[in-house]
Amino acid sequence: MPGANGAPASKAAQGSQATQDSQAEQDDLLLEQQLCFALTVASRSVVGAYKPVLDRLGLTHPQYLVMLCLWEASPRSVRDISEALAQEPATISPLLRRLETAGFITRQRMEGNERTLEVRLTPRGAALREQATEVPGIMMARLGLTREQVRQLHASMMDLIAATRPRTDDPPRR
Amino acid sequence: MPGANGAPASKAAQGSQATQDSQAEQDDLLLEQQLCFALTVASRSVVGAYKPVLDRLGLTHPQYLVMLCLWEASPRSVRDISEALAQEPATISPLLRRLETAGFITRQRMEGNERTLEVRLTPRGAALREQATEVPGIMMARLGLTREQVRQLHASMMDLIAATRPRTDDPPRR
DNA sequence: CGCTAATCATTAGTGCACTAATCATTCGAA
DNA sequence: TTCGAATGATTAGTGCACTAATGATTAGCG
Repeated sequence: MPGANGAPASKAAQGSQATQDSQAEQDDLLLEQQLCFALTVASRSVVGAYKPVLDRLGLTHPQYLVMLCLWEASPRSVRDISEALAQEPATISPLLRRLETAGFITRQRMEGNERTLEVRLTPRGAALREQATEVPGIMMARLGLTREQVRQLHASMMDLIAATRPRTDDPPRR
Repeated sequence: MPGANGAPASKAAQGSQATQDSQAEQDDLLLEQQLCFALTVASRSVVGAYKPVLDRLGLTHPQYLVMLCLWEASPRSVRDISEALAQEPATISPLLRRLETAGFITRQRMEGNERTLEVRLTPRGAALREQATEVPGIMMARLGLTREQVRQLHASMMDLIAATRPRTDDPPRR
């Protein structure tokens, strides 16, 4: 457990009225209470916990997410996948190349529109879904979470994601 | 509104209703309800929201975390920092090299123990803290979160991190 | 003592994730 | 119909994060 050390070293709150708030602001830079820090550590930790499980499928975690994506709909474009995963096409592109090398997908240009790439499950990629059905249950058990707790945390994360979206008074793109 | 839910571990409604659970398991592979997915997106989104703010300080987000670390205690070893940030020394090493190039820290071997590196704030690095004090407030406002919501979410993340730690019946390393 | 084992940091190599630039194709308006 | 703009994917370049291997130094035991 990192950071059981730092002594907060309370500073004298300035003579103003809101002693409580001043104190809180005083500590705003303490590493141990940064939400962004807890969030990144949680993300890395949870993804790390998936690793031994996904290793058995021959997938990394980002690759697993792409496969989830394709198990829901099979011929999909790069842009489609990138939007579903909230990532740049430039991130997805090399990832798909590795999944093709692994034999889980094929990549070919769409006939009638040569700009678009059709990403399609191979039989082997489709079959992998059978093994993958176990994953969520294994992970819930490994993390000691109930389905309800997962639902709650998921909702919190979605709220947080929504909070990071640009304000609605911005240029209405599209 | 964004964090109005982050309720702590609510009780597990252990439903013995097979129909309910079967349906739930049926949907376990839906991308849109994966906690790990929401978590990684939330992490990337929040870190991304910091970018314009940290750009003004000349820091990336991981570099910001290192600086938070050093503002709490100035001569620290690489291992010390890596444990505080829950990251590998191999990740911290090149990061520190960039912070040195930027002029925020110095790196020199400890006298009396040449294995250990002393990472120390430069005056410029120490002075940067003044500008950084604004960051948490700006980010809370930008995300539309109250101090209490931040505290709740932080607690949820810490619980999740704790859940990923190996069982206590494992070999007592160290 | 002296040599082995442990500790600390770095480098090498892989994979993600982003921005910016590039290339090909297709759309659309003059 | 033709040419410029838009679209779709990839490549280049930077930075993070991990594991494994390496090198350097110290600790500690026989």
